Amino acid sequence: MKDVVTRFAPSPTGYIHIGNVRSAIYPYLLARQNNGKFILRIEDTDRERYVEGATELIEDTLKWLGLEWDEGPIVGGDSGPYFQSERLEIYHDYVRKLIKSGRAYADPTPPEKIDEYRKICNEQKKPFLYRNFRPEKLDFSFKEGVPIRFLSDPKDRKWTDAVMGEMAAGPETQDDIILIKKDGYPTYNFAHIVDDAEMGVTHVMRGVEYLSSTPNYLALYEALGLKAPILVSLPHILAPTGNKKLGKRDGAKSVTEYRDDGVLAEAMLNYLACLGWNDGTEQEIYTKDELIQRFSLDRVQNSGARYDETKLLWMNGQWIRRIFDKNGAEALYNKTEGFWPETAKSYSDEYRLKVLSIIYDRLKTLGDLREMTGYFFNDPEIDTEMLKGNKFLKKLSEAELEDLMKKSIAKLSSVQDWNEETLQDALNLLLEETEQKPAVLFSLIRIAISFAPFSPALNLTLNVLGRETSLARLNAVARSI
RNA sequence: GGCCUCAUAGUAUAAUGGUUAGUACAACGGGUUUUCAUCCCGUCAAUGUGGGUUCAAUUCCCGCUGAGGUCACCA
Repeated sequence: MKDVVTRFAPSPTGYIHIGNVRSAIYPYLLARQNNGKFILRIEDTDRERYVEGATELIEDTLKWLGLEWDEGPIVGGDSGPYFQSERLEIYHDYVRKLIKSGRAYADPTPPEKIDEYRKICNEQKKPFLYRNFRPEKLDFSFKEGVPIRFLSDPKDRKWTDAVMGEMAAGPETQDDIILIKKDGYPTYNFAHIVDDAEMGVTHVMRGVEYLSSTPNYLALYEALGLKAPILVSLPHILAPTGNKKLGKRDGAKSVTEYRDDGVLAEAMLNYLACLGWNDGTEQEIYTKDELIQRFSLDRVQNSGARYDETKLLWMNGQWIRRIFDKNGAEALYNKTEGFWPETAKSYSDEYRLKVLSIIYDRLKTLGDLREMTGYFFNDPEIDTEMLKGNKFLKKLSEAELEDLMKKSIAKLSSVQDWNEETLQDALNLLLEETEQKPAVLFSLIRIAISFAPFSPALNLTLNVLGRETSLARLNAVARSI
């Protein structure tokens, strides 16, 4: 495919959440796959819903996911401006053309009157079409303060949707929609058509909710003498419960909130891209480059897909391990800043890297570091209940417990060259000498040095903690039981 | 209410006329010298419903049911 131009065109009314970020991902993938252009356009024509700072939030989200845009805010481009509020002249020019050709008219009918018409139709259980109520004498002029309506040309329309397939709609689906609002700003219905044409957009991807308005858009393209772009309807992402699309009202978290919780951009992109799309193979983990290579519109699912955070978290764990194993411990470590417990601050990068290296395969998110690594950075509070109540240790008498502690301390103290192997050897020897089961002996030492519900393999934990700290903790515990 | 869309296990999906309906997440069970995880093995689990077409239907057609969307001077 040549000269693919796609766009993501959000309105700055808040953050980007899981439910709507896919309409940025797919256009991005398609553009990259075809060496095309990906445009970011801000649709800020509703001045009442405008939220300060929302544009930055959107940019932030896109950057984090690695969806760099070729034209748009910050980077600029040849077909700017990229804020609709700065393109008013363009819309007015287009609407003047329509007025000139008798396809748009100024409509002074007050909203209250329109509501009345609508009410009548509703009572008669008939669909409301404004064109059945439009003024007898049409005013073909462009004035400030008066909404401009499209003079519709209702008829049977057919089109192809790249995801939904062959579509058809009758005249009842088309109406005299508002093009320019009273305040001089265009409606979405009009503005996006003008902009997509002006910016050379070849694929318009958006949620399925726009499917019903497509006949109106087709009529507009026709009246404007424009060739309609390829239309792509993206099915909704459903909330975890119920059957509604995922939205902020369902508590849909912002994409960046996941970043702050320690979800990797790689995992987020991977999960979202594969929610409602697959390449027909059984592959689950895709890099961004693989997604760019494999993505295809005809394999986008045409029914809604439920958002499943559990699977996202699973995928994040996969990515954490993949980055560590393939790119190295440092590659993963570089992503962990800000996720360590407060107490980790005074420790060196080397030490934290060692901790990460033995605990990374237990992480679902980087945020887990905070909960899971505390005992590496400061001495845990001694909790004799936890020790004595342990399911393996509660069978032992106090005397046996004390004896085991003593022997453990003695054995570990005798380790000359403190490392993973020597520690494992010592532990194995201790096992033989005490004739204890690993479940008992290891639980004792493990709990005594960590007082945590779980920790990495014992020899690894002891090794990272170091000789001094390990023995000090064991001695402290021995004294208090 | 009109119009439109959708329908495979709990979830995400594979299989577009012929398979014991595959895979992954979840759940459950087991294994890897403690724990929690990783990893490995296994178990459970699906074509909404009724008609057609066909030798054969998850797949094609129609009805039904269910779910969703839309009918704004919001996008």
